[in-house]
Amino acid sequence: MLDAAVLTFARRGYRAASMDEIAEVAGVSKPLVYLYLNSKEDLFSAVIRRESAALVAALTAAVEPGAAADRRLWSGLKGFFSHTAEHPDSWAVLHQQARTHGEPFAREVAAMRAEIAEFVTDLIGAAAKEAGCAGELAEREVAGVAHALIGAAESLAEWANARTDEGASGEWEHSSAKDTAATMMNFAWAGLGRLMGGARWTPGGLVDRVGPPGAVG
Amino acid sequence: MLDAAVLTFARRGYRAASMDEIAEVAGVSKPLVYLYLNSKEDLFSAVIRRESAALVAALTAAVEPGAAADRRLWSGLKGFFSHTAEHPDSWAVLHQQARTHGEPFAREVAAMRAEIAEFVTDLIGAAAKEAGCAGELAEREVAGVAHALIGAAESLAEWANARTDEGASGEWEHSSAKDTAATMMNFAWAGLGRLMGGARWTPGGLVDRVGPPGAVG
Amino acid sequence: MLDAAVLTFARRGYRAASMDEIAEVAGVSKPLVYLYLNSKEDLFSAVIRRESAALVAALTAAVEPGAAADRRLWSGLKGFFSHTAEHPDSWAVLHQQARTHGEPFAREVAAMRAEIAEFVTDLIGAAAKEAGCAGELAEREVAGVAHALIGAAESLAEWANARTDEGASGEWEHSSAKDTAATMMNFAWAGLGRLMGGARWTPGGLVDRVGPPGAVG
Amino acid sequence: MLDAAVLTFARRGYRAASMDEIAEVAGVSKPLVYLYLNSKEDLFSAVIRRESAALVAALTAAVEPGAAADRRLWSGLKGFFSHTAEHPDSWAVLHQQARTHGEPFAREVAAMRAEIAEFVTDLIGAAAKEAGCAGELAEREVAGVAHALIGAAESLAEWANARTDEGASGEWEHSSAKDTAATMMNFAWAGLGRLMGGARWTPGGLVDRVGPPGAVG
DNA sequence: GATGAATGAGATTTCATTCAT
DNA sequence: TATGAATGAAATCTCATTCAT
Repeated sequence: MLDAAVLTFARRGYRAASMDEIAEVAGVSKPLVYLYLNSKEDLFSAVIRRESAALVAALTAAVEPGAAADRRLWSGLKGFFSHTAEHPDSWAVLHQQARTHGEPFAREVAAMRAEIAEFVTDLIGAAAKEAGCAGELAEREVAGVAHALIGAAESLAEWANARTDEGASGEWEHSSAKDTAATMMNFAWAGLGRLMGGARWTPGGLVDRVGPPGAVG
Repeated sequence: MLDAAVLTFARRGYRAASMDEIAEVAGVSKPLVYLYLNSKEDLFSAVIRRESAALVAALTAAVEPGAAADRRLWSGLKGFFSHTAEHPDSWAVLHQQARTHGEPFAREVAAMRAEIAEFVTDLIGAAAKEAGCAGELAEREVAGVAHALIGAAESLAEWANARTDEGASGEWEHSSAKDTAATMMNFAWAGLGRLMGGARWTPGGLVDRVGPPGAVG
Repeated sequence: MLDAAVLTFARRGYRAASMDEIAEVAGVSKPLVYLYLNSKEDLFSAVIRRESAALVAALTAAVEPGAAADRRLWSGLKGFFSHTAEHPDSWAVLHQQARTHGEPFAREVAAMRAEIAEFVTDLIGAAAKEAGCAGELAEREVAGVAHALIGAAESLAEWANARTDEGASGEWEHSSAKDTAATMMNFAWAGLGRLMGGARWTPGGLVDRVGPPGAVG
Repeated sequence: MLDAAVLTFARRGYRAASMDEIAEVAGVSKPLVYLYLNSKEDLFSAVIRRESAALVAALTAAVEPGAAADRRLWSGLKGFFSHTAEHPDSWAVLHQQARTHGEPFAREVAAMRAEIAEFVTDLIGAAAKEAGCAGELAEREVAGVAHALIGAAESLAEWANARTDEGASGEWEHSSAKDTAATMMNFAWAGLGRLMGGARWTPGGLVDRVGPPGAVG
């Protein structure tokens, strides 16, 4: 029943998806939907919660627990892109619908994002420690970078899905998730490394405010 | 009148925003809205086009023409974050509403995004030349990176706006735009430099001059 | 200005014809229409009155004053069919629109019909006298026959116009009006003659209740 | 529910009849009307079809199958006038509204009219054979006469209804239908007889066996 | 437990009509 | 005189939601 809701919300959007259609897609009668899930809002919330949890679970399950920070990020990204590629409707609901139809729903997605942000933040902290991190990273700066990273990943996920829609599906998806994750790593890891090394970009060029010398000009 | 529409669409969402409310906010009668803008769809399109153009104009105006690539990106980002911070409703409409309510609207935003993507792509090309770019960047890789960068910026803009809503406004905004742009530079510039230098991340660590791009194990 | 109204009412119908369109067709501004004719209802009334008068005038002008009754009917019918063929929009307004959009308008057409009915009634009276009419024709019977005759003519006019729309126009119209009038005469005149002769149809066959013998079996 | 629609369409006209009023008259809520009949157009179509069928059925049922042509016409007319007198709203919808509000509806009435016209045409053919018909009736002439006859009957039906509205109702209606049918027979039958006998009216008077029909001077 | 049948509230859109100039 | 600009009122249609069974 929630599956039907995910599908319909993704295809039609929150407002345009009618309870009639959801019930029909689910193969049950409308009053039954109201019996189990009290209202359209509740139904949408339930959908968001379930899909959020599934995405977070996929991400969490994908990371290799004891590995180095870069490998943990790499495997997490692979998990994320695989999941969004394999469940495009779910991703569409979370990424597009849930954030555009009122505060209550947006908050639920924000919570999911916060969870992922925490995962990324921890990762950065671990990486800093591994790197014998010289510079102390301001909490606000780390949060900003985490959000940037997440946003980049989301954007890439959407872009990859759009490309997949046009082309074939199936086996390709898997390799696509890997490629996308690689692009993310190439884009993000060097910047993270620099940051942890204490280097900062300024209008005058990259400078090393703290830590061992050796900054790139 | 378009201002009222921007405000209402941002606060309520496309579907939930009623023409009644828009007219009321605009301080005119509903038939007048229909006289000038033929339908709700047309009104939304007009809003999207105006706000898109404004955002692109702000970005374009902000970038320093003859400067080095990093400064160009830096100034462009400042322009972008300033505009999104000063016009949060406009940004909400473009980023959240316009992309989730039907192909026609999504296409208009996609066009704007493509324009920005081209700006970023050009920038990457220029930076590569400046850096005496060793590696040849595959077109698809550049496109991916551009999308990642844009997504990161969008995400940061949203994040910054959300923080601003809670805190004070005014002067802080300006510095906030600068801070956000700095975060973006720190996050993105080093990664771009690496990439242009031909370095690639692989599961085994960073390597220089690996084979054809996209062939990660 | 009334011409524009006739055209628009005929093409669109009373309700679907908007004052905007009428004003545009007339080549004047809407307030001007309201200045001369106070409201849509008044405008429609004015149209009906003018077209009614024109039709009655055409009919009246067509009859040969001193001729025998059958020639008077014949010439009147020719006038009627010519007018309706030459002014199809006018006829459409009178025959179709005016009778279907509320009592007030229907009354105006009823008045025109009454005028024509009187013309026919007089004619029947004259014919009766000419024929040395034996039977006294009940007033109600004459009225009924007059309405039947008018209805038949109206139906033929519509039918003829519909055929003309499909085929060519111009010269043909005139001969068509003659043909149609001839059909009417062939259909109606014999019946009228019988009636005036006092013959009546009964379930048992035609009987001569009054007057000279010689009824057709 | 269709009854309510018939009543309202007849009283107000197609455009002026609001779905609100129809629902109220039917004693149900508006959405229910839309549930059973999808739109105002569909509702009107359904009404036209039902009332058309009822009228044709009444006419068909009334005619005595094996009787002579004049009796068949007589009984058919009685059936027609009885039905229109007993269901004045139905008749108003068919005769006035359905023909003036757009092609789709007009076509449905035209189909009904065609059915009746065929009945009349057959009748004329039968009468011609019975009368040992001398003259060959041109197809176009027969069609014209059939339309004239139908128009006369329609006009009489309307006239009779208008008179009934003013006067009393009940028993009188029945005798009225008979009277009206008698008027029609008196008006039409003699003319038909003449026509079948080959007689034609010309501006010079009635002549027998003139040349090809339609060639009046 | 499950549903067919029904509705209140509200959406977009149109149009006859009027001022201020 | 003539009109550009504006609106009150009402139309069709949709949908989340609920009883009676």
